[in-house]
Amino acid sequence: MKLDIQSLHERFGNMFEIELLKELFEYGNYMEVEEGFTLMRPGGYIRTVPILLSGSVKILRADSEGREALLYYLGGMDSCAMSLSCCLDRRQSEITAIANEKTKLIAVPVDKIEEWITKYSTWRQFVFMTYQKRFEDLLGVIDQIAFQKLDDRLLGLLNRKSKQCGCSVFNITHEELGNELATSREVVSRLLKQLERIGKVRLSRNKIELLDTAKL
Amino acid sequence: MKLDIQSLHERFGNMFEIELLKELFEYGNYMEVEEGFTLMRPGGYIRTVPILLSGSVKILRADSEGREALLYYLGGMDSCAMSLSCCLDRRQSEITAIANEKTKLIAVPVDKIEEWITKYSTWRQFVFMTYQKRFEDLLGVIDQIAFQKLDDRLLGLLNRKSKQCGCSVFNITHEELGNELATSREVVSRLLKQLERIGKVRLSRNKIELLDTAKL
DNA sequence: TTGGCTTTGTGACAAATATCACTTTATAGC
DNA sequence: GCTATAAAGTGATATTTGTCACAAAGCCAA
Repeated sequence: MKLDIQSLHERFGNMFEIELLKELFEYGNYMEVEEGFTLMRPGGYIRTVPILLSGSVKILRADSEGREALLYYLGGMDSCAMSLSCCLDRRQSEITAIANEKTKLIAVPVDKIEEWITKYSTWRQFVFMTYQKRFEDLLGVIDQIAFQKLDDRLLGLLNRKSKQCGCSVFNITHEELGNELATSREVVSRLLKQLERIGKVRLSRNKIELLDTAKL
Repeated sequence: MKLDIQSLHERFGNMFEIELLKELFEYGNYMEVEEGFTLMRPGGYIRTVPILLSGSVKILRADSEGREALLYYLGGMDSCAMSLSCCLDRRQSEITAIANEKTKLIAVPVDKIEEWITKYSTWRQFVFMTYQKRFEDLLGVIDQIAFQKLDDRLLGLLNRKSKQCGCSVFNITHEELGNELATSREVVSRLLKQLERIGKVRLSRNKIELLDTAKL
């Protein structure tokens, strides 16, 4: 499948000027990836910055022992400040990026990123906005892990997921949740059971239903 | 005391062009603050972004119950991405900024920040660099609190302080360290005692000496 | 030197989280 | 319907961190 400039225009028309759209179309690399596809691994060099067209991507931080922690989701027309930051510095990736669902995106090469920053004020805006959004996300993560207990963090994560996908039922294992919260599967299982007992979720294999969404 | 453009030039001459320096001089508000001075409180509106000339400032995140966690230090010619972010969005501050020592800085008003971004490419560079630096700092904080245990975090904090001030002796109370690590005074006292027992620090009232600095 | 204040030390617990070693349950594929 | 495998449940126990209550030590100021 190929991208056409018409749909680019529909998506970004009131955000980017037509010249920028043309350049995006010309130099950006259109990709479609399936759920679970790994877009980025720590240590890999980054030469492009992704801009999402549809779907979502989760960005995780990993430590040296293989534990992980969720940083944020990309969705909508988001882009990733980590890649930006790494790109502009020509540094290696320090994060993992995994497609959360079937996702369409444009990969923009580094040199264009920089070129466009001086050339298009709307692009500059976009880059700033990206940094700000991600900055806030990271602050949110810090709030969570510094000040909240695991059960609240777990509930918070489920709520975020719910917002992210617009539904209240997820197909996800306790193992995976454990990863995103940088804890173990058993702990997640136990906490989920607690949450089920007090009526916040309903559990079944590979599936968690978030009740009580009113309290968002 | 007043700032003169000559010293501005000495400090930022190979970073900013002369026109920008003139504007900095004209519109920036020069300040000298003493150790402990609170530059910013959560909830306060931010209309200026600080650029440090000398000294250092620590940036803390606070939760609703008054607990705090250290985010990063500003020093050198640093600026604060939080203020940037808040400023450009006209949002309220979500952090605390406290002078770590006698500190000289220029407070730049919001509208100039934005104006200069389109006007001076060196300023743009500076703003980007600031975002990137702080972004990395936040990632570092996340690594620490997500993956490390308190004793390592404490040691890490002492090491950072050591780098920050260029010396290995600090005048600081356990209480304050507790704040920066978002834990209690007792816990810090105990961990410090442990560290003393294994020869990593030497303790006395209001003072901590970091030994073993070779292992940085 | 004598209080009075701040800082630090510490015992005794409580709570939260991590880890290990299993068992049980669900489900997909034969 | 079986069976292999992934996923989830759970008891026992260890470790880490938090809390409370109070004692001891250092320091300043009258």
